[in-house]
Amino acid sequence: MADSSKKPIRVRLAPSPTGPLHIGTARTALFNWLFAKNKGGKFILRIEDTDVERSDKKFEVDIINSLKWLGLDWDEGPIASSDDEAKNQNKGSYYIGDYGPYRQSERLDIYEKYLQQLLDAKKAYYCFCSKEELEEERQAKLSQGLPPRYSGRCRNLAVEQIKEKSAARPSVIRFIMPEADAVFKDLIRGQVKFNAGLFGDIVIAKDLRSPLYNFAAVIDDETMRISHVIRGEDHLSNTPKQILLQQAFGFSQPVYAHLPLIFNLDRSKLSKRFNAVSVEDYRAAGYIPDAIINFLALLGWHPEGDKEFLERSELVKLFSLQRVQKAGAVFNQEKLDWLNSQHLKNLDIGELAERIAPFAESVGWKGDGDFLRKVIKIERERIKKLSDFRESAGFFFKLPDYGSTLLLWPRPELAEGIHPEFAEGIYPELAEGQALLERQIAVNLKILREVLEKTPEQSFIQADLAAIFEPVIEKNNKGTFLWPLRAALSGLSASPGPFEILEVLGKTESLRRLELAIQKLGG
RNA sequence: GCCGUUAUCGUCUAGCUUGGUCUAGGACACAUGGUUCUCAGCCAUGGAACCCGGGUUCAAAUCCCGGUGACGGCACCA
Repeated sequence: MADSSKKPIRVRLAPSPTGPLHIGTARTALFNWLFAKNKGGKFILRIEDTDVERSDKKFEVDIINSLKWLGLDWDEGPIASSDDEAKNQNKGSYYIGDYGPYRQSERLDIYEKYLQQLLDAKKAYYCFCSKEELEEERQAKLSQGLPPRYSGRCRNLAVEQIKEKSAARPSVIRFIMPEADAVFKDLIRGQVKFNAGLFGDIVIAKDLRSPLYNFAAVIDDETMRISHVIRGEDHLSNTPKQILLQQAFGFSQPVYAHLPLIFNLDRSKLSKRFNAVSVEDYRAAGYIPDAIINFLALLGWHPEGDKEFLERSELVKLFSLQRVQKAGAVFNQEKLDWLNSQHLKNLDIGELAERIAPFAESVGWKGDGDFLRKVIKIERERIKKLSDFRESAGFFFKLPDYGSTLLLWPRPELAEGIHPEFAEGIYPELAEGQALLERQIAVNLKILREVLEKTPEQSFIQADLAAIFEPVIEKNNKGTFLWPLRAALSGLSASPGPFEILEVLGKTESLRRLELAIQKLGG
């Protein structure tokens, strides 16, 4: 076993483009990326598209875009991770890095060479068993309580038999699995040992130009000089197969680190049933990259100390595989929400505005960046996700329809425990009380309107406004002024404070909304 | 079924290597109170866990043995 500790650090993410970038794959990407950045190594993106049936270019595009969006940039890969890098791309080479190509579908010549080598060395052979035969054998083994492995029946076919059979039906290539223990050191789990005899002769390729996962991964990790294989725990039992393959070629062994898996609330494998699973879904739901990165890092890893709100640079500095947890982790969306709200507060207003713009457009905002920034300044404290902006800040762009009872304080339904709409018919005296209240509130709103009319536009600043209104607002009855004012301005029962809204809306729009409220109360 | 991994508050986790400093710490969520016209935020306070059974030891979340549960793999997917 070669000492891989002295090799330059090179890690890889090897997604297969059979779906959009999964949040679990993003977590694996992050841990590889953090490890590389922390150690000054290289992070490589390799597209594992050997399964032509299931692979689709559009998923490769989605994976690449999602990784870019998360800011997990790679040093080598099928295309550059940033425009800057793209400029440095060597002429004549369509990929970035010295060990390409980085799509398995473009490396078929390489696999063929190694496959032939294995065949020539009699370490692999053609197998002609049909799927039906294999399935039958599998079931038989299973019912006897034996591991469902292949019998090795085609292992010793003579050359003539091979020729005869290959004319008749399709074949696959199997690797002769040595009856040996495969032992490896896992950085997270310590020493792990498997008895490879239990696996049987695995299929490593459908034919010379159709390699399968375990084979292609071994060839690529070697030829791309991968020093550390950091991947999900679901690959733990693939590792011995890959190690035995490496040994058959005389390759050196990379260092392994198998990450704990991510689960749903019921501890089943993370699925769409309970959570959004693609990074794109989280982007659309209004999460920002820094929050997702922070959250994912904490899923299975923890720094020394109690600090959990961590920026990217801190993560890079603090990260170590030694502190990765062994057990699987449940995906806790509430914590993600909290971290997202924290990172939202941390963003500078310009970047926040850029990110919120698409969400604001859907509720009627158009074009005016100054106005959007003002709205964001007072809304950023109260939103957890960018998408929350639609609900909580929509009223700035378009006043919602509301009934006149919204303007009343004390709140009728709170005071009597009865919804005002019911009160009218059932309890006439309550309805009478409410009419009285409406008149009072209308008077208060008119007083406020008067003050507002006299206030110059340039005094529409939160602190000034509070001072301007102070004399007219009854000390012991603030609610009968502030609630109707705020409700009139927002059309909502819950919103930021009235002075904050006044500042953003400005004189003209504020007066318009106040006027409307007074009308609603019959004034 | 077989092989492997794993087990601390509801959830994410610290502590376990080198037993005592752990009446088990932090965070999210939850509850209560404060700030307040409302909501959010912020602040304070609170409830809440060492999978089970043995053993070693003066002393075990930490070491040993045996169970059990959960998860992953056992593809001509990756």
